[in-house]
Amino acid sequence: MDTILNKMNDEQKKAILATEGPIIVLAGAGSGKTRVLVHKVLYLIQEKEVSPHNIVMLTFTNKAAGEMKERIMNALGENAMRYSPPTVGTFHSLCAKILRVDGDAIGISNKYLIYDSSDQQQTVKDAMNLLSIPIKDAKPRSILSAISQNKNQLIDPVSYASFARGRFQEIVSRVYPLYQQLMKDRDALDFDDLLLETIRLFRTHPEILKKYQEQFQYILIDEYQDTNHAQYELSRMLSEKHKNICIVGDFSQSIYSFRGADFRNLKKFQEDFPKAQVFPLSQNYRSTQNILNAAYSVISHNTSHPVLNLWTENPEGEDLRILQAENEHHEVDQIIRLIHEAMDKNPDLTYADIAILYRMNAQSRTIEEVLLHHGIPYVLVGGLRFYERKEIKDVLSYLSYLATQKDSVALKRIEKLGKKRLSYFFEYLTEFDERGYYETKSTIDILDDVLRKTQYIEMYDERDPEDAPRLENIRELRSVALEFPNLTDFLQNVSLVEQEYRSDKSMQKSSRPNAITLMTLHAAKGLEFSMVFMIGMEEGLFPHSQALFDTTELEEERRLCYVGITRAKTKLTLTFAKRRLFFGQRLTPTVSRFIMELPTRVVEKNLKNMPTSDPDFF
DNA sequence: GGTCACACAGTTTTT
DNA sequence: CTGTGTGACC
Repeated sequence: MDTILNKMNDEQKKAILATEGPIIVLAGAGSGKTRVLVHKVLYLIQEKEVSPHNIVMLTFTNKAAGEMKERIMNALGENAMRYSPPTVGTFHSLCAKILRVDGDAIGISNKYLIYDSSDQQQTVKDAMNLLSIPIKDAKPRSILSAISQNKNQLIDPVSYASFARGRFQEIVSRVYPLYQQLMKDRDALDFDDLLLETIRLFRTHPEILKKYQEQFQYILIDEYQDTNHAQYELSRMLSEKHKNICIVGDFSQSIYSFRGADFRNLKKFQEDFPKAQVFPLSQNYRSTQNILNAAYSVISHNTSHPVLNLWTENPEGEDLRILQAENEHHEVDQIIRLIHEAMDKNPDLTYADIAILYRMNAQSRTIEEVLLHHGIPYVLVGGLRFYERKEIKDVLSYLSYLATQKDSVALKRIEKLGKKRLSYFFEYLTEFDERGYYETKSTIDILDDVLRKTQYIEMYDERDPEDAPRLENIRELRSVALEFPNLTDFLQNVSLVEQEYRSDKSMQKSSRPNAITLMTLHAAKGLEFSMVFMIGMEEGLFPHSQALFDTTELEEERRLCYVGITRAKTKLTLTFAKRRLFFGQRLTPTVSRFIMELPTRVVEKNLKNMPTSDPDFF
């Protein structure tokens, strides 16, 4: 342990050695946050002799959880066998497990299904139908997002109705209770419910809360700035007894408020625990000083939250580059030119060291076109997720309906797959019930039965280039099914941990293919690349048009910009176009304010090189 | 029950 | 420009 601690800087050591009571770690970008968290757990286990059973670490994504767990187990090395692993997961996965075990106390069947957003939307539509509210009066998506916001704020349908004002809110107040009723009828919980129902369970059954409080003597929470109110409440409840709670976060990297995250939870924590110890991690190991200066210069324009001033022992590095393009194609052309220039100068630089970041997925199309045209390899991160694919949803619908026979969203889907298939499916359903397959057959056998009986596979042709990947996905689903012999186990896990299957696979293969990474700024959080391009730095695109007149949203965009800048290790280029095709329209945007917020020297130096044909541009 | 044409809207996204 | 969703028609 000593040797591990020796590799840490003073800030990190202090943060690791403090184990008792409430602790706040303000971890700047690239400050070794994951290392600190991992070693804190190791320190608790090895030095403080805390049983891993009594430790819980909560992360923002399953991917992060998997990474943490792996690093902890690896570090324990041969001793790992002596310990049962600590609980590491997301708030949602922890709550899902708690409800599976103890949910029946508040009337939640232990076979409950987890609805994803398309299932949720269908349920909202069903509710609107039953209430005879036409879809043109209110978009189901908007209603769903209002419901979700309420749930995040722990506002139930009854209290919402008491203050709902105006046409839209009035509609929501009618749909919300029915939506909840339909969910209950269908034995389904949405992602928000997982948190909400756990809170309800804890509030109504103190003895169950006590059980978990006693188990989780040490609580560590990552990405605290991205917690919503329900998660804040859960962490408060769980830590109430032992008060050994360590939260890690960075105000400047809060970029998920649009789905309920509230960085003020970080402040609230300080108010709840005025005696909390605070450990800032301000030494950065990733970027050049120039990049950090740029990041600081931009984020300093935010006034609603504190900002860490990062420093590094890394060299000052080269200046940032700002590139003006004629249009969106020219933008990518110039990027390619810069990439090849840099690669000529530095033979060690490969495509895998390079990322192109953008604000919206719609922007990826042009980049792909140009890269394809030049024959440059790339990987696109994001897009349709495994679980959202048609063939996967179809097959899972069959299984969901078999499991509870209450999932009418699934049934609707099954009906759409054809009458013949439907009757074959019902034949199997009868057999399934009569012979008690739920108890006797494993997931994979049931899955194969269904595929065979319904002739689902016959919908696709292996030789058709569009169908082949679908068949491949179904095979992939089969391999997941092998891991979870219990059907309910499988269904609950497949929706919760789906992310891991995709990204792990694509990331593991050769740890990273020799290709440029294309992704949104959001998706880039937590990653790093030697050479980073932030494209489309234009008012209305980034910051996004909907954020231009709202200070709160503008500050969030600025944090997103901060996240983007701090992904770069040595080379950072920001680009914008004078003209851009946007939803079929030619726009003449103005340069993003974030460019103007870079250090004066960077702006002046770059602007000097710009053509002056267009003096009004800035 | 399936296909085609037209209207329409259009961030970010994990759980 | 594109993907989605609806309504008409076979």
